[in-house]
Amino acid sequence: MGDRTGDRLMGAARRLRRLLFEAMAEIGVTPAQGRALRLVTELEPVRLTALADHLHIAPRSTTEVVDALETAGLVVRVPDPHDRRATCVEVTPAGRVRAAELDEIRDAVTEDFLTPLSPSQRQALDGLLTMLVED
Amino acid sequence: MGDRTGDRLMGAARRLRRLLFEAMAEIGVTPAQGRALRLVTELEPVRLTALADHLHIAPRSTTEVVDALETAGLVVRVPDPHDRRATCVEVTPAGRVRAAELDEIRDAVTEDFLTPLSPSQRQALDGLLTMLVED
DNA sequence: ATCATATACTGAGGTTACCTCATAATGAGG
DNA sequence: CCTCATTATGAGGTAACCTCAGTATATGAT
Repeated sequence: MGDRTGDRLMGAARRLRRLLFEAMAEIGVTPAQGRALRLVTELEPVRLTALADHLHIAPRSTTEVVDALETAGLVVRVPDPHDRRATCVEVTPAGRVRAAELDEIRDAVTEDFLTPLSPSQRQALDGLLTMLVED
Repeated sequence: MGDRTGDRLMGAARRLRRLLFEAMAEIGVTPAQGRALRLVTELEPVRLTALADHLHIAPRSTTEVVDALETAGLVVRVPDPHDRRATCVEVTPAGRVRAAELDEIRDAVTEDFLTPLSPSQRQALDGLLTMLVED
């Protein structure tokens, strides 16, 4: 029976992912881009490799996400003053607006997704998940 | 702070997914194929559309997963005797062996993934996730 | 100063796991 | 019998990853 916990976890994540995807699609941002944008707003100026670390993805993949965000005018690449190999990523004003919108969307969708749980249950879930993620 | 629960959920699922992917790759099965194979062993003989419903994916996508499993010799398609439009999927002996191996792998990986949690915490997590998935 | 080695990013190309839309074959109801 | 729904699939596309190879730059050892 406990062997299904993994399935439930992935199933729940999948459903949330879909809800987020649909909600975010309306403002033209994918979930991966949304995560990256939020991290950039928190960490800017941030190097691509640092962003990759925080996103837990390969540096090469980060390049692509940043490409998309830059094309959308939400972030810009600027040369790192301390290391000419590196590029730093910064948020544009438009990016900041989008990030705020995304925060609202994420909150609303998450709230909706978590409605089956009472506040104390949500807190319990959050605690348990934090133990599993441990960042 | 509660707005991060969603991220943690997706992050945890992502990590588990990766662990499963790596462990399953050693016997040449992907997670999606593994889920499908297990369902087929539970439900056989099962129609593609029924499988799609249980997997929560589009029928067309199920065709692809079954293609892969059939190519690998783990399942076979047989015509539905009651409806000549439909095809039923059944497990082969080799598929049954694989399914058992996958169960072991999934158990081991999930066990490893859940080590940060005590038995009662795991049970709590499972209960909370079940409320969110609600099948 | 030089040279090997490591690091930062990106181009090229691949994979998984989905999706929609169109189509051929078949079933079911009026 | 004729229409409408349903089954599976071909064709083609997307998001989000990956590795490997290459170029530019930094860094540490000699």
